[in-house]
Amino acid sequence: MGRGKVEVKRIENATNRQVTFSRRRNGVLKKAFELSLLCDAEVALLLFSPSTPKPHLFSSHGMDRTLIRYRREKGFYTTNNNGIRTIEVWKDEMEEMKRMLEALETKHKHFAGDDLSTLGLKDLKKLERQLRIGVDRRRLLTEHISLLKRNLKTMQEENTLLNKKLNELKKGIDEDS
Amino acid sequence: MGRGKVEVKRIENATNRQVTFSRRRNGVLKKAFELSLLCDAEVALLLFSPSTPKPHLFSSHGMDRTLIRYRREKGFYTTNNNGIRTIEVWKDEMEEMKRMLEALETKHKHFAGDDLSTLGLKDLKKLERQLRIGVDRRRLLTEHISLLKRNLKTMQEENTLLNKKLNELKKGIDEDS
DNA sequence: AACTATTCATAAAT
DNA sequence: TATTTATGAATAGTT
Repeated sequence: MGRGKVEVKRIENATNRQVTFSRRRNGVLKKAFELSLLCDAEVALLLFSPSTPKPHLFSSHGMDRTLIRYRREKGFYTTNNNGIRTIEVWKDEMEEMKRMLEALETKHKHFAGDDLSTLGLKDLKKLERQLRIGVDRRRLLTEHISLLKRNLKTMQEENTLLNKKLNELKKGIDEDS
Repeated sequence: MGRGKVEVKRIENATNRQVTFSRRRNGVLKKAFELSLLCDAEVALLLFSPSTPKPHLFSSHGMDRTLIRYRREKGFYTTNNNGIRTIEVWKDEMEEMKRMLEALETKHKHFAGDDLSTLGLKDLKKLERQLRIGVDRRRLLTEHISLLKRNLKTMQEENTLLNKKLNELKKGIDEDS
């Protein structure tokens, strides 16, 4: 749309970025509204510009109502009783990834012009190496997160305990007076 | 867009409505994604089809994070009567993190189990894609770690505050007796 | 699920 | 910032 095809990546020029945000924001809000009306769907859309704190919103059935519904439904679809994600959630996530990939792939094609079938053994080995590095880095990050998670959990427990004590003490004081 | 102008009102035919929902849903999700990427915006989109309870979602910075930001901006800062964030909000954030972790762990397992030498071209293409996803994931994880660190700091401060209050109250009680 | 005629959204120009 | 216009995108109806 517009003069020439547009590459889907961050617009570096701040002015253009702001202008595009303003235009596309209206576009997405309109699309969200039309979808809700045409298809009788419950829709909530929240947009935060990077430059202003105030969000631009659309909601077909009331923002709070829809967010509450999300919270409620989420529990049923994200995890089963073992705390494991269901395929459905994966599918959604893959959809999102796919959109991201499409942007990446377009960029890649434009940039390199080659595809995997033209790659030789050397390239494949390089790819394999990158792959292993990727896996390795992820493992490190995962471990880091686990550590942080444990810390948070401990602190949460402590916090809960402190809150409890606080409330008991307050109660005691109220009863005294 | 399409054959003839379309009136923006509820589609009465249930089949058409479903088809249109499916098509436009993808359209809006894509637009939301592009806006977030092009303009560096924080975007959350929730779509409930009238026929299924499961929402279709897009979020650029994590759904819960954005919803929490929305609540904060809106002034419904989730606090208890001491002006301190409640455990509930923390739990939400933990939930999201947990899900991310599970995703990573599952993916990691898949990677580890595969043997590169037995893979064909298609598999390699798939791997290349996953590699790219991995790169993106790492960025998200890094951001998450920053968030977690901030969370930890906040919680430490809360803890200090709670301890202080607790001590003051205790002191008061001791002086009474 | 694919195709195609149209309308729509919008990037660049003004 | 608003308007115009050329062009790519989205999609309604069709197969």
